[in-house]
Amino acid sequence: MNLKQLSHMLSLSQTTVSRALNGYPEVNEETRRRVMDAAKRHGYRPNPSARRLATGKSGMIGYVLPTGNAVDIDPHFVEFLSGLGDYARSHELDLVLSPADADDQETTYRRIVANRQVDAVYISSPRPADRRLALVNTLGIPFIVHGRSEGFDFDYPYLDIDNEGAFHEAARLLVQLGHKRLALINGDDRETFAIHRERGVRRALAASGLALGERHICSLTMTEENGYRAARRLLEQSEPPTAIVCSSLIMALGVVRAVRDLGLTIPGDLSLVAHDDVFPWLRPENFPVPLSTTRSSIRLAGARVAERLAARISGLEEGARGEVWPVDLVIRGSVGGAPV
Amino acid sequence: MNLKQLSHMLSLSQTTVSRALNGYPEVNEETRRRVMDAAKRHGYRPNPSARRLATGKSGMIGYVLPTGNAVDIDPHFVEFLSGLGDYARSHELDLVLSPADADDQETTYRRIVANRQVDAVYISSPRPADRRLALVNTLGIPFIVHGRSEGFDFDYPYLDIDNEGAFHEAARLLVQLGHKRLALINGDDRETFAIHRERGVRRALAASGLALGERHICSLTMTEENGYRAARRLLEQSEPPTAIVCSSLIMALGVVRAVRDLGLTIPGDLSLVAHDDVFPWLRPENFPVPLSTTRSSIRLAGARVAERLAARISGLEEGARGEVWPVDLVIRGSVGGAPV
DNA sequence: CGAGTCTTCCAAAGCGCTTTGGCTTTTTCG
DNA sequence: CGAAAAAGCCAAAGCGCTTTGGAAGACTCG
Repeated sequence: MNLKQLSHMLSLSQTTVSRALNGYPEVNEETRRRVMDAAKRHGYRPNPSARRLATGKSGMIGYVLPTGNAVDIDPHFVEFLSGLGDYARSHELDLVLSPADADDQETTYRRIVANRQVDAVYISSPRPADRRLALVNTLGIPFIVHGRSEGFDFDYPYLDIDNEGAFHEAARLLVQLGHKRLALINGDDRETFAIHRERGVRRALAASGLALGERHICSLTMTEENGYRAARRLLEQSEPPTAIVCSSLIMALGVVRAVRDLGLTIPGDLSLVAHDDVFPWLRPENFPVPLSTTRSSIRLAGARVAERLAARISGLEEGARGEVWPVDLVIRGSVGGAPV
Repeated sequence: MNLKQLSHMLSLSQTTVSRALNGYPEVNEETRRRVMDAAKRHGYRPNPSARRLATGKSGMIGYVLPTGNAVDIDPHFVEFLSGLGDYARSHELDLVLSPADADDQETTYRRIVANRQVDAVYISSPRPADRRLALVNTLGIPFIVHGRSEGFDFDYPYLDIDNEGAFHEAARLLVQLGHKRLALINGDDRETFAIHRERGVRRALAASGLALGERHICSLTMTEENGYRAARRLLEQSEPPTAIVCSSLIMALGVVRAVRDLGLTIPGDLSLVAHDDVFPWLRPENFPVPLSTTRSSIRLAGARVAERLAARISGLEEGARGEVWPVDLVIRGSVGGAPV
């Protein structure tokens, strides 16, 4: 059933039927109803390929997926996707993942924009002065950044959580509990979120005249193994930290293992706070000692990004509005006073 | 730069240029070279929307993503995606994720097929007599199942690992080590993989005159928490198992925690084997006691599925060939003789 | 050498939608 | 009441590609 047939059986022109269906004003309400009715009754659905060719709109949002042999997709991606999908579903938006060589994403961005494959894109895990931002900004496709970049002379729309604030709060709590030697096990510090987190910790320490020593900061991709290694390195120093702030629950698993291996206890010898993106399959309250966390649902972020993307596509949202979500600090058993 | 312009500057018809570019035989090699050259020089790329409207081919593969408030996307998905993307990238294939109400995926399948949005789809986590299979089979779109279903009177193309064989081997090993009371912590037993795994364990036990008691089998979604709960339930019985085979590394985390909480040791009191899909961020050799596993890279499976999907699209692969990958049994410290 | 066969190319007809420009009718209002 | 404005509809021109049905010219071969 295509437009031609439908308009034929209604004895109307394709123009009118098309307009009726798409809510244009220059059609009699009575007629519109008739059209709508017939369309529904016959299960007419406009062919997206045709519509797309005619309008240039695809009804899809895009994501350039960095791939490569040594490239791992962040496990957070799944949760973000859950949220995104949740919203997208209710709006019949599809998501196009365009795999790209991690070292040359530009080609892919250019391709999907030139081909008008998607109406908007989102960018995740941005770095300072991230080239992808500059690129999509000049390419002129609607986009939203999940996270933030830095060092641009233009504004851009983003959704981020208050990483600095969260880690500031976490560190401040620990300082208040008497900890003098704090350490930070961070994610890849080429990414902005990690920079912000470090900044938060430093600021909290500075407020009490403390500092984050060079030896008290690690920045690694977020695996259990790296959490373990970092913790070992930190805790086997001559002046080990008495508290650690950690960028991910997965790394925290490794930290806990290291603490055990060294015969230490939490929170007796070490206080631990980690950031929790809220995975359904790994919950901080189920750690051997319930883990204090800075918590922010990455899933909700996904839904919100989808929502804003849709708004930008339809022109409801304009400009470069940045949105920063506060982060909860959830205190559980893994923090305590500094050992004497 | 479109076909019209290109053919104009070459003083050729659109027909000829199109044919030259698409490798049709009825064009002079000399001409073809000229065309190819000009196309490359001017960076001509056929507009996919137009091509799509004309041919009905989209150059994309599809996946219907079950979503919903209470629906979690399997964390394995990311790794599978890595592999899929890896292959897809080198072939300029994009992946379309169509979010669907988890309880009504049929509508979405029908939509993407009717709209010819994708050239092929893959289906994951199939159940016995999975309706999605019957559906795509009748809809006539090329597809591949990652995993297997059961109970159909038609064959279908799939890629699966030898779950039964893997768990058979694991259980057999434990039996050989003298274990009489085995337990299985399985994934959702509505899915075929879980059924196969259970079958494997039962077969190994039966071979030695043993059985898998009703009380020695749990089947739950694969979270750390569920692993913990299952392990507690199993180990606090009057006749607790001396060995556990577990369907996922994430659940195994919970098992290990439960064992600790109960003051037991691995492998002294309990031997443990888990299935490892090979996550970069959680490795069995890094468990407190290195974990024995049945191992199969889900990432490689993703790449292979993409490869076969591409082959089916281009007509290189036909028929309903099933492909079953063997699974490695990797023995590490977490297994030992049965306690006396 | 002329009929038949290849080779090589082309004009034009789709694919199914949106949108422009215009043409009737009807309504409005001084 | 008549001119101007508004409402409602339509034919046809795209969007940019593929593909059908020829046609012209070059080759083959009895």
